[in-house]
Amino acid sequence: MSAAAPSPGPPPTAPRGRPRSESARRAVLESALRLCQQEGYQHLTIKGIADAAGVGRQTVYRWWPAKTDVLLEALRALAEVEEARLRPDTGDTLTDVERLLDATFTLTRGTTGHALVGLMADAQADGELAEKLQGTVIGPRRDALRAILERGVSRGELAPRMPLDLAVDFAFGTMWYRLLSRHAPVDGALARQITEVLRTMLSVER
Amino acid sequence: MSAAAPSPGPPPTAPRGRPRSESARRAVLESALRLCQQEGYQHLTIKGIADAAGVGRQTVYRWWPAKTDVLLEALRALAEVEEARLRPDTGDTLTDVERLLDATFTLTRGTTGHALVGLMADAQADGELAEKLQGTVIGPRRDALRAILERGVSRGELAPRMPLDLAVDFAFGTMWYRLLSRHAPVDGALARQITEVLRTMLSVER
Amino acid sequence: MSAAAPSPGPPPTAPRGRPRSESARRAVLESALRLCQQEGYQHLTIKGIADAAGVGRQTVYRWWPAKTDVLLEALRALAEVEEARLRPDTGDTLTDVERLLDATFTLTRGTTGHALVGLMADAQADGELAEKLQGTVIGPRRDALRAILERGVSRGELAPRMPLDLAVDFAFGTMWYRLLSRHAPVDGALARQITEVLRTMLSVER
Amino acid sequence: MSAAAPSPGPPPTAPRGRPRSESARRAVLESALRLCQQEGYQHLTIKGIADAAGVGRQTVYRWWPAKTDVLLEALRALAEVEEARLRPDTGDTLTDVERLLDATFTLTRGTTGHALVGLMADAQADGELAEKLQGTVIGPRRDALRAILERGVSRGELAPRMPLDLAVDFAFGTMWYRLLSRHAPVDGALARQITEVLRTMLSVER
DNA sequence: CAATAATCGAGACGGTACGTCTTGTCTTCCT
DNA sequence: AGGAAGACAAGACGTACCGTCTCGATTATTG
Repeated sequence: MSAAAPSPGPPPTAPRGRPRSESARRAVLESALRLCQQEGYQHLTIKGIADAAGVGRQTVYRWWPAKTDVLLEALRALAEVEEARLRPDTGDTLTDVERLLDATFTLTRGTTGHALVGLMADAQADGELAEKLQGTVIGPRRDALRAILERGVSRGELAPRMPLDLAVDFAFGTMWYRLLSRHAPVDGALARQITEVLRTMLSVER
Repeated sequence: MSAAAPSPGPPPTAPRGRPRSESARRAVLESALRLCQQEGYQHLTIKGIADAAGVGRQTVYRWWPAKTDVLLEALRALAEVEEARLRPDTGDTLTDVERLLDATFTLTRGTTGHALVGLMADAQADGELAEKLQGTVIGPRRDALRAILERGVSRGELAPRMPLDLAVDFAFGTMWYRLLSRHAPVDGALARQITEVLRTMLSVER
Repeated sequence: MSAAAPSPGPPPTAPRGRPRSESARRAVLESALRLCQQEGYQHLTIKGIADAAGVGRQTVYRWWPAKTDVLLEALRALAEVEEARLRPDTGDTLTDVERLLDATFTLTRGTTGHALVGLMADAQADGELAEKLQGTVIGPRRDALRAILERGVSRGELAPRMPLDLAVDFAFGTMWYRLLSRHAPVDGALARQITEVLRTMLSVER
Repeated sequence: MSAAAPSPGPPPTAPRGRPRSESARRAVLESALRLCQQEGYQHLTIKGIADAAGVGRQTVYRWWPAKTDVLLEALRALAEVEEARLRPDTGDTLTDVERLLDATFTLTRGTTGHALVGLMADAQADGELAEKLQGTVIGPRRDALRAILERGVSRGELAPRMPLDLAVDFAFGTMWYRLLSRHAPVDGALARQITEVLRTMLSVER
């Protein structure tokens, strides 16, 4: 590449008028996530978000079509921070697996649990939302785990003695099942246990 | 007194007033489940249920405190019908496992998918609802699968080479994950695949 | 008259089944009047009457088409008691006038004020009710006062120096105006004052 | 600063947010009065008013606590228009009386009859409403008539041969009585008749 | 430095579901 | 057959939130 890309796409179109308030944007995202975790997804309300953020209601509607989009952006912002953890590579495949699971579990235990579950529920009857969720939150993590396992197989560390897709389903499925049903915690111990079972199932020695 | 029925159970407490309309009850339950599956849990409305059932709104409120209770009773009613399938006993443990999973998967594919997911989402911020869900829909199936596996162990058909609870989590977790994310179907093939993996994991021969 | 009239009209048609409960009837009428005066006509409710009377709601509907009819019958029952006072004849016309007014004022001050006003208000948009009210409560008193005045004229005690109808309107109009507006009491003093003015207006000497 | 308006009255308190819709306000008041006269006070409903005015139900509740307040404001608005007629001064006292009565009678014959009667009935069991009615609709007219009569006395045109309060009661009482009972019209003829009687009663010559 | 223009907080707008209440009818058992 | 109880369909109540709109005030760029 020779020099600073000649700016492909439309000319910058100098923005006129008052610029968007970054502080309002942040306040909305934070209030949304906090209220969702505190009061529950069902009781999350645009009015509530706006009031908690000290922002006019129209300011929310101006930038996000619906409350689902507010939450999605909030989740995406959180996920960006840990983009790195999505692609661990310690050299040992199963250690990578455990790291990914542990990072994911930690996130859902924290500020995003109710939001994730609520969004998933809404997505049942809203294909567009379903796609957005897959594209930003669910799919990437699923792909990341699958990639780690495939790399393990290609490295000869793992033997594909069961469909890798099913192995991924087992791992994240257990997480979701426990998130929903809460019959057992979603913590580091679970990450270790799942990793152990995968070691047994997929070990090359027999 | 010679005969005069020894009156087992509670005193008859003669019911006064017009008896509850069984047809209204059924119409409400059926309309609720149907609307939930058609329009989505979020768009399910007491007014909508009542109108669809050709019933006054008060008749719904008289018998169910909230729309969650309507759905719960509808699910319970469906589940009762298949009570038998919860306790399969073909002699072969893994066949029993597959049967239970298949029956469960069929139910969720049909009329109960959206309802289950929506209820689960609401239960995140409603402990009482969470308990009811566990007691009537989630818990019993979980216990049933665990009981089958334990029986297999005690019969010597299975070796507990992994925590049985985790095996149960794998099976139902995968179901929930796919119900939510819909990256793959929840069908008989899945039941077979899961059973196969469990056979490998828990087989006595090594 | 020879003997007991041979009973013209339909044969007595021996009433079959349980006879109407007189106690229930009385309880309904009394509760209606009491509740109306206590809580106000607007808050009077069929359910409230039935509950206060310890009576089923249907028992009210069986015998009275609407709450207005309950009140009308209650008023009629009260009025019957003082039927006599409607036709005073002391020999002195203006004394008769004062007696009639005083008796009427006493009644409205007591248990019937709210009921009368409420019924009148309802009758504005209900011609049938208006007729019933005229026939049973309003009209007879109006006619009675007019008859007394006419008798006074025919006896030569009064000179019809103003339309007698207007004199009647003055007397009862003042009562209604004060009942509604309550800017002054509707009592014996008022009866006396009105009578005095009529004496001045209609006296024969000049 | 030389002038800078000494800011009389309260500080301007800059109104924030979208200003109240004057057209909605008018539509509500007009619909309320029209429906009340058409369907009757008892059948007047907030929902009905809102629908007829093409207005959201909340818009009614936002500005008026109850349907009585809607009607009161409607009556006040009508009365304001004829504020002038409350204080006629033709030089001849009894002409003034007739003018005031005629103006008042005309108003009640038109759009306000049912509303006035219904409000009066409700006011029987609602002291607050009673005060409002007195303050805005009933009292001022009463005071106006009394003032005219007193002026006549002080001018020597009338002799107070009966309590002036009672004269006022006769005039407006007759109006109310006929409004309620409808045994005779409330029209210009009545105004004339009443004025004639007052002339006889209160004339200075004897 | 004024004009232009988009955003901001605020809050009213027409709608609609909420959960409660009363209406008038009905359906049961009991007297 | 009447009465007490109470469920039924209907529909108004007053509240909350929806998504849209219209204010005055603020904060940028542009001429």
